[in-house]
Amino acid sequence: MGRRERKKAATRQALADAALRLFLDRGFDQVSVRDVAEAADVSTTTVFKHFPSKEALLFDQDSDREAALIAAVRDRPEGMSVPRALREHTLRMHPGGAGDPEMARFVELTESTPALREYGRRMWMRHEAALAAAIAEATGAPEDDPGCAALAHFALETVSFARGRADARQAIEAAFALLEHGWSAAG
Amino acid sequence: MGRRERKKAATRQALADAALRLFLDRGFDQVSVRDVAEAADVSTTTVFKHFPSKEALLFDQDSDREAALIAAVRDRPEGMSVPRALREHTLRMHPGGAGDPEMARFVELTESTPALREYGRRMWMRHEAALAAAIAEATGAPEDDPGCAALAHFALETVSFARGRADARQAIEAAFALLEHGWSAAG
DNA sequence: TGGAAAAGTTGAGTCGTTGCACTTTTTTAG
DNA sequence: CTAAAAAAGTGCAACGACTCAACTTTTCCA
Repeated sequence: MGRRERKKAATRQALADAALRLFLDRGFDQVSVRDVAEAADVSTTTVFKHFPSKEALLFDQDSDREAALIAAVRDRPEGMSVPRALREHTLRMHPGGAGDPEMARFVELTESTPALREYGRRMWMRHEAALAAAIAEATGAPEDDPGCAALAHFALETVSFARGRADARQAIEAAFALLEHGWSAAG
Repeated sequence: MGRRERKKAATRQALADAALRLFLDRGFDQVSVRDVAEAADVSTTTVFKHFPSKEALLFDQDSDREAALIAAVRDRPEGMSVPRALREHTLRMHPGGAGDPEMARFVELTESTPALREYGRRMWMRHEAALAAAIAEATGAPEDDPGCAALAHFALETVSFARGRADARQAIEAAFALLEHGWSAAG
């Protein structure tokens, strides 16, 4: 890796670090892109050469989440249904009081700021196509089967549904119960 | 209603009309709020006294859609399940080639502009709580039943799911089949 | 008729974001 | 090895959405 790419990665990291620190400190809306740029000692234009938007400064590493999602479907235990595997994965990912306090503050920040909620949801829903393909592969359905796509969409949407609800765990379980057995079985 | 409120409503209507005309003409991003204000012969700040954002200029009448949604659940034919009633309503609302050409152009505009897609979805999902309450009432469940809320969320989300898909009708039907009978029955 | 309150205007300003121009680095050609 | 061209990084100025504070006009009502 040449010196150029090393420097580029360094400023990118400096921007992401400064942004995270400032956002956690003062709140997303109370920090301007100019503030982040000054904290990293670059101009505001440079920020947008590295990140497509202000929100993107926070959501920098997103590739491993998709891999874990696909793996939850593909490597599920013998005999476990796809919706159940997705339910387990969703509950496992959910910050049920565990995890380091830094991560807890991050989650609290993203959930309390509308712009970040929206952006985070859009990033998350981008995995719909990949998840649908994984489900289709796991069940032998055609690759563009609408039923698999629907399950993928709703399974991902579950975290948005649970957000802001009093009992998030209960909401997730109710949503996946609906997806697994249908309304006619429960209602 | 006094002259004061009448005038207020008049300028509001003039703004919405001018905005619709200009947006359909040139496209959302090619029209500035200033343009809309000048077309309605007011200042730009006055626009934001009437509408909270540029996008809101397009989505002005939204109360009857919620009423129709609730009615579709409450007044469904004897013996028809709630998910099926919602499916019928969704298909009925969908612009499957019918409808006046003005409405078709409106839909085409909102679906081709990212900012409008997002805004429209948020407006639509605001009806979740009301729909969940209607479902709970129709089935005798407790008012804050998570299962009813999940069905409401997913039923509303169906239009976002179908958007951008090759066969929207097929997507809607697959989604509601999943909600009605569950994955275990179909997959 | 005399104001209190609301609507509208104005102008300056903030913030996210983007062209355009400039500098620096890397690559390529002679 | 060096000069020039291609590429990448950087910054200034600007645009558009949106806000705030002060002020003028209009409408309401006592």
